[in-house]
Amino acid sequence: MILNSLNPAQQEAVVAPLGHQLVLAGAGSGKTRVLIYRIAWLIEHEHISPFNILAVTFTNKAANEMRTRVESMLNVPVKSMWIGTFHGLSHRFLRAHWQEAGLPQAFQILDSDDQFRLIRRVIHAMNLDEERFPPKEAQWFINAQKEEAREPHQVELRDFTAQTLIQIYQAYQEACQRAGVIDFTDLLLKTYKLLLSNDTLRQHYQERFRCLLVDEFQDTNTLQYSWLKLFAGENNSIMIVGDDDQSIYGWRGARIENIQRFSKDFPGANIIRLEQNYRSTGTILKAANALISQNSGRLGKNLWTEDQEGELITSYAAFNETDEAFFIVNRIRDLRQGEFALRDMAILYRSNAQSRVIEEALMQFGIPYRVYGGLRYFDRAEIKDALAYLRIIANRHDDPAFERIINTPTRGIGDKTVNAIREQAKTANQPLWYALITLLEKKFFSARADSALANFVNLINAMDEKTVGMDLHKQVEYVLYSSGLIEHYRKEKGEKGLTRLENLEELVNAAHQFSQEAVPDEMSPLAAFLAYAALESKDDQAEAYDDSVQLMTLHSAKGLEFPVVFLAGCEEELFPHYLSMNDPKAMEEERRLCYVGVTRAMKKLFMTYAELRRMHGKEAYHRPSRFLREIPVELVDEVRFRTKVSRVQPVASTPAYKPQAQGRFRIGQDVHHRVFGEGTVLDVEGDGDEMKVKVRFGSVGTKVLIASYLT
DNA sequence: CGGGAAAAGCTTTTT
DNA sequence: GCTTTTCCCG
Repeated sequence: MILNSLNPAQQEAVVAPLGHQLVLAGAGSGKTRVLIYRIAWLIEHEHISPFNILAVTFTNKAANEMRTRVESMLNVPVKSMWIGTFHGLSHRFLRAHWQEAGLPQAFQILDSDDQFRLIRRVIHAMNLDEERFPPKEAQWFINAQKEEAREPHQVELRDFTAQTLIQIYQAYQEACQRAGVIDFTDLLLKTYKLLLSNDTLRQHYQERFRCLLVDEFQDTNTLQYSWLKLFAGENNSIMIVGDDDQSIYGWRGARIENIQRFSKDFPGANIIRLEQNYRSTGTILKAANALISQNSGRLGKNLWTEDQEGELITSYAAFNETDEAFFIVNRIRDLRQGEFALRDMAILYRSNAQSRVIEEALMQFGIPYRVYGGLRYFDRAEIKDALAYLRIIANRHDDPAFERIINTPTRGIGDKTVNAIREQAKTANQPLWYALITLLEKKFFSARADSALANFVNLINAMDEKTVGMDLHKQVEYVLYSSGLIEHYRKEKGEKGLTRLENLEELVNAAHQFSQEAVPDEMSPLAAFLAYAALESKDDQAEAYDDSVQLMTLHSAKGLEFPVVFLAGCEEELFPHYLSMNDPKAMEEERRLCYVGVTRAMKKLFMTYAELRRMHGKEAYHRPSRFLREIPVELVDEVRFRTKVSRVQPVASTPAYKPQAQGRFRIGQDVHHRVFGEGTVLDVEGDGDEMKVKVRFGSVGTKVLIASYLT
C-alpha cells in the first residue's frame, strides 16, 4: 500500500495500532481519505477480514462513497463489511433478528411525515385538544425521549402536561406495534435494546466487529453513542473521526460532549490532529481560525496550509436584500468571464427563505442555478401515495398507509365513514384494514358507503393477487394505473400535475433500477424496495453535471467545497439567528456554522449583508454580523453599496443602524461622500469614532474627513 | 368533493 | 409579506 501521498498526521492515523483512536480532523484536512486508507490498511496489513469491520456514517452518500473507494483501492468487493448509516445498519440488524426484536417479519419504516400523521391520529383518538397538545411538540417529545433511550414508563417528568405526553408516547408505540411499523429512531433504539438484553446476540456481534470506524462523530446523539459503545464492547478497536468545530446539529440532539466522553469511556484513546488544510487559501484559513477562536471549550486545532495567501475576502454592505442579490449576480457574471465555471460557485445562506430574492436576480440575468434541499424525491406527496398502496399490499396492518389511501384518489369514502372504521379499530384493538372488514361483514354501512368500501377492499386484494410473481417495476406500474393515481394526477391542471405525473413515471424507473440491484436474502423485492424508499433520499445525480450556480443553506453545505463562495445575509438577527441570541451555547453553534461556511471556500470568499432587510413581512435595519467583526480587518476588502441604490432609502424612517466607521476603510477603496461625491481613500488614521480618512475627490481634491461621513 | 377564503407558520435536516 | 395548510360552504 502506498502511503507517501499522505502527510505525517494522516499516516499516523492510517497505520495506528489496533486500539482506540480519536482523529480530530479539521475542515478540508483529508478526513475521508484517512478513513478509506485506514480500512484498506486494516484489511491488507492487519489482516482483518472485511467481515470483521463496521463503519458508520450519517448519510447514505458518505457510506456509498466510502464503500466504492475502498473497493477500488483494494480492487476487490468488500461485501461482507458492514458500512452504512446508523439507521441503515440498524435496519439490517433488525431484518436479521425481527423475531427476537418482537417485530413482524414484514415490518415497514415510518418516515417523519408518517410519524407526524400517526401521532396526530393518536392525539385525536385520545380526544385531546390539538391546540393544547400540538402533534409537532408531541413528536419532538417522543423522539427526544427515544434518543435518551427512555421508554414511556421510564420518563420521569411528572407534571400534568408531561404525563399526557407520556400517554401519547405510549399510545403511539402501541399504534406502531399494531400496524407493524417502526419509526427512524426506533430502528436504533430497538437495535440497542435487543443487543443490551440478549447476551447471545451481543456476544456474537461483539466478537464479529473487531474494528469500528465512525465518521462525523461530533454529530452523534446520546442513543447513537450508546449504540456504538455496545457494538464496541470491551475488546474491540474503535476509531472515531470528527471535528468539534463543525458541530452544527446540536439542535437535533447531537452532543459534542460525546467526543470528551469517548476519551473517558475508551481508555488509552490516542488523539491525532489533522490540521493541514488542502482546500483553502491562507487568507481564508486565517479568517476561519480567528472566527472559531472566539468559541470556548474547544478541543483546539489550528488549520494551516502550504497554499498561497490568496486574495482578500470581500465583504459587501448592500442597501437591502435586492441590492445584495444583484451584487452577487454581478460578481458571478464577472467571474464567469474568467477562470470559473458556474458550478464552481456556491451561494450559502442561513435560512431557506433567503433563496427567493437571490433566485429572482439569477433568473433575471438568465444564470442557471440549482437549489439544494427542499422536498426529496421519496417525500413528494404523489410518491408517498403510490408507496402507501404498495405498503398496504405488503402489509394490511399498515394503518398510516391505510389512512393515506382510503380516499386518495377520492372514491366517495368521507370522513364520517373513516371515523366509524377508526372507532371500530379502537374498540376492537384492530388494524384499520381488519376493522373495515369486520364492519363490512356486520353490514354496518349505508348502501352507498358499503359499495365504495367493498370496491376499495377488492381493489387492494386484486392488486395483491394480480401482481404476484411480477417484476418489481411491473408491479409498481400496475399499482400506479389500477389505483387511479395516474388518472387522478392527470386531471390536476397546470405544470404541477405534469411534474407529478413525471415523478410517478420515475418511480417505475427507480423500481426497475432497484430490482436489478441485489435484494437482501429472505426479503421480498417489494419489501426491500419500500425500505430503500424510506431510508434513502435518492439524489438526482443527472442535474449535478449541469453547469449551474449552487444554492444551499450553510447546513447542507457541510462536507462540500467550492472555488467561489458567497455567504449571504451576514447580519445580526439573521446570522447569527435571532432565536439563538440569548443562548450562549446556541450562539457558539451559529459561529461554528459560520466557520463551516467560510471553510467551504477554496479561492474566493464573499460575505454580504443588507442594511435593510424584509423579514417576516417587516422591514428592519440590522447591524453587520458579529462574525464579520471577528475576522481581522486586514483580511477583508470592504465594499459598500452604490450611491444609486442608496437614493431609494426611505427618508421618513430613522435608521436604527448608522454605518459604522470601524476600521472598514482601506487604501485605494472607492468611497462616497454626500457633498463631495465619489473619491478614493489615500490614508486611514485612528479607529472607532476617532477614525479619520484621507480621501481624494474628483471635484474638490484631497480632504481629511471623519470616517462616519463616508459610505 | 373541490375551490376559495381565512388562518397559521416563519432556522437549520438526515434517516 | 409570502407561502402553506386548514376550514367552510356551495
